[in-house]
Amino acid sequence: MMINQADHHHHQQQQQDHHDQELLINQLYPSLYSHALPTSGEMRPKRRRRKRGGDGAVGMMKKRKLSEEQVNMLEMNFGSEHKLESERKDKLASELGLDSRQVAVWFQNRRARWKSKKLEEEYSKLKSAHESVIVDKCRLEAEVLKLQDQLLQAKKEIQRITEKCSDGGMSISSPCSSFSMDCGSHFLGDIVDEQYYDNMFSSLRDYGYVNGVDYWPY
Amino acid sequence: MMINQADHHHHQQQQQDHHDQELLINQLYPSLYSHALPTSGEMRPKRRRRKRGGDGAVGMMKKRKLSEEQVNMLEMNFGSEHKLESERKDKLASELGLDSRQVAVWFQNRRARWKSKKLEEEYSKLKSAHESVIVDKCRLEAEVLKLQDQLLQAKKEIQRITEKCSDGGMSISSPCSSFSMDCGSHFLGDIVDEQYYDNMFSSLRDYGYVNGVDYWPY
DNA sequence: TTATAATATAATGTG
DNA sequence: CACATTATATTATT
Repeated sequence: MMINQADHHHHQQQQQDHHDQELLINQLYPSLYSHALPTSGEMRPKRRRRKRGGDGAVGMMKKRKLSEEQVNMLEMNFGSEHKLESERKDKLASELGLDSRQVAVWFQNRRARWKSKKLEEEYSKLKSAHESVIVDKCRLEAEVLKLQDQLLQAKKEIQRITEKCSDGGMSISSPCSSFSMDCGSHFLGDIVDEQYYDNMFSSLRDYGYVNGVDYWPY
Repeated sequence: MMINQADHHHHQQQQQDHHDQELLINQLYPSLYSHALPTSGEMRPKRRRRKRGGDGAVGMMKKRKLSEEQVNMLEMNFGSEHKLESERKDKLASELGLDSRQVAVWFQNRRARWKSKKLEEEYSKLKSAHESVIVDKCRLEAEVLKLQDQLLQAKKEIQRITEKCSDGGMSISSPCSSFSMDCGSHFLGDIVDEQYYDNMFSSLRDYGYVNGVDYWPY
């Protein structure tokens, strides 16, 4: 039964061994994992697996697990407040028949769990948002290209018309004051700078952005 | 020492009680948390409280923590392969003086840790990518507005010029075939559909996208 | 010094 | 084994 480092010849039995250890410990220190099942939900009709020996024989399974009612109560309290003032802690502990240390630990673990669950949620939200924005970006890029082309055509048109009716009356009236006539280079000189222009059409890059390095986050 | 539901009068001592329990358990099952402290870092100079009994007396520190060397070895193995074939497991266990179950458990926990660490990393990558794309989107929206305005001005210009030199020569040559003259409504009819046009300028919405619900992920 | 929040990690339990 | 849960230990904070 001893699990020593010289003693590795029982791989199929290790779980068993631990179970036995626990049973023994519980016999010697029956209050170690007390819980005492004050509530009803313990003698479940749904008998959990009783891999041999079972609960009745040695007396008292270890009961690491909290009862459903205990958990419900804890969840209620966690729902209303994630922090646990020691007053509330003691109250809960005696109501549930738990060690107040267990209550504290439960809350600590619950906060940790909450944090990682939240992270997962945020991740999937963010992912949807990201994908959606990427779609928008692609559309906008297409839109920009299209508008640029239309503008180019318009300018050519203007040039053509202007040349065609080449009278001296090139006097353009007021609303066109800020309209530039250089069709060749960037039309977007005033809002957009050079560097931006280089990076603007890059949606395709972003698609594989998250699938980069990983595999050994150490 | 009894921690029962009838017994809540020792909140200040519970930690101590647990400590004692561990010491006793180690006496009874000295190999349970063996480890044999092969490395240096175990005898912390910072002795924790030893209100009686203390650690030295019984022999064997409680220390269920794995030694640094054991962890290093495990990490090495984890690095080369996250899964653990039982052959490797046994080999590792005997090399490290650990129960082979402990090795298995370590790998299971390590995989879980790895998974959540990876999630965190992916999240922050995705977040940066998202923010960056949002910036792009804003720029593109501005760009689209600007181009639309320029195009509008160009069309007005064309109209003006056309009216000004109102000869019969409205013959527009080839390159302008697809150029539509309707300045009022959407310029973007062919690539973009109505619904898209409604949703296109929505960058500001996306900023608060991830900070929505949370607070009770139940 | 004490208590506790946050975190890491070990161990257990279940499917 | 994955995954969730319970527990222990350490560190930082107050």
